[in-house]
Amino acid sequence: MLQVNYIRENREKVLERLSIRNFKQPELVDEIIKIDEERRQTQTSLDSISAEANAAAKQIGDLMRTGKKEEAEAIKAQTTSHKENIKGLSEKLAELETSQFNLLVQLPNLPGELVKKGSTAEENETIYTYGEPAKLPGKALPHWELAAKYDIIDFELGVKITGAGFPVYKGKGARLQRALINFFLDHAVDAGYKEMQVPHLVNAASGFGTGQLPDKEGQMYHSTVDDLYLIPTAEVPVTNLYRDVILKEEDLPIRNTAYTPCFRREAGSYGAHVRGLNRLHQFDKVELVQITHPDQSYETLEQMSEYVQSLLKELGLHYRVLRLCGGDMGFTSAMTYDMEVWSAAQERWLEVSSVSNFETYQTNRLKLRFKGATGKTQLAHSLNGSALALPRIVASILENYQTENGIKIPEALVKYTGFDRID
RNA sequence: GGAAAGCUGGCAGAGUGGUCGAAUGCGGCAGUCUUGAAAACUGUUGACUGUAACAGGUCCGGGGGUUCGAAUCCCUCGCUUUCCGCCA
Repeated sequence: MLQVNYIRENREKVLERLSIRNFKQPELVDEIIKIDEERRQTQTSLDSISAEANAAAKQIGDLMRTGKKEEAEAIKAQTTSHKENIKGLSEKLAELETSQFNLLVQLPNLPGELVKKGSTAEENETIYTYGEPAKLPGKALPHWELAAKYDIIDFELGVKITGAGFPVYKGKGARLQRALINFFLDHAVDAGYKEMQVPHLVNAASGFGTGQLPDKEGQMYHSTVDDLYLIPTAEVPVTNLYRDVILKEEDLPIRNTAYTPCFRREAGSYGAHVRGLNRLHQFDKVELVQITHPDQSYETLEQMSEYVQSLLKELGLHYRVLRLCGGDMGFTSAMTYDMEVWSAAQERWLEVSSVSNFETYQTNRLKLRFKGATGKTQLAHSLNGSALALPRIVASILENYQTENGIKIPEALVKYTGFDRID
């Protein structure tokens, strides 16, 4: 959520930045400023009447204590109008605050300086490409056929016990999952992240803190009996660890990592691009979350991007890095890098990681602040990235490492899987 | 699932209608002392809003009510803890 004061004092800049995203409702900005004007006037009136009422109440108290009952009663008679005024103004203020809030949550984050204007994925900038497409045998298979051939991932069985998008991993397939999780966690810890294990269900306040609520309510599974949401990513619980927290400046940066399953309803998805492991309702992911000083966040974003790339290199995958254009970025992000791995068998790029700087968009909602040397509290910056999401990495490994006689396991993974070939 | 107690500042904890944004202790910060540290002592130390700066306003789990006045009384919701039951 953007800060009202910032919007009020930087109207032109806000509009200019929103246009980078091709944001469709720039008029919201002026509506917010207008309501804010009225809100502040109402607040001022309410404050001064409250001050009068407080003074009168105090006076009555003093008079009562000194036994001057008649005088107290006289003042009491005069103060009845305060009550109504205060009630009226409070209600008006509450209404204004609600409407302002409802408008504010509709504004996405402002893109950072490096972000290019654009509206679709085609306008993303490819800023780096690594490796070469894998050379595959003549009849290369997509991963869903490989999964069936070697009986390592069973989509039908998942349909039987739950539904589409909930695969069952079997034998070496299951072992590969576990190996990847350990591989990713070990590397994250080696890179200085602290491993956390967090709840997989969160309350509404947490959903709001990281921006899933109210915008993406329909994307989360919701246990209505208990009013808890299944996490769509570890970002939600891990970032919310710091909700309503004022850190010390020397505590920054905070670098956490967590493995969790992720649950996404993916309402409205369909077609060839969601086949097999490409899009699931439940999948595993190791996530990185950092809380940094505002001066450090873009440098940190680069470091996180480098780190994710180091994993892909170690797995020997041909990938590219995109800097998303304004229109393709997530609602809450100020700048995002996507890492995509080339799938030779599907002949398309698969997004395997997304690393974003949210600047103060999340921390403003979370009230995640730090106290600097000056003693002044200010909002920290939050960042996160997948390192990595399993399904498409599994798909990439299966497809790009397939041979005539089985699937080769990337060298770096063998000590985790305990086998070097799936056949 | 049943019963009870509780929710106050970074933490512990006092406070049952006005002098309470809130005692006291711990912690934090600054200083005195010390070669340095510890101890001791002194001072200081909540957040939000607002102002050029003062002032002012709001916040004692959330919401509502009673009252001139609510941390304190009433209603309601939420949460936590303890005991019993069940159970990995």
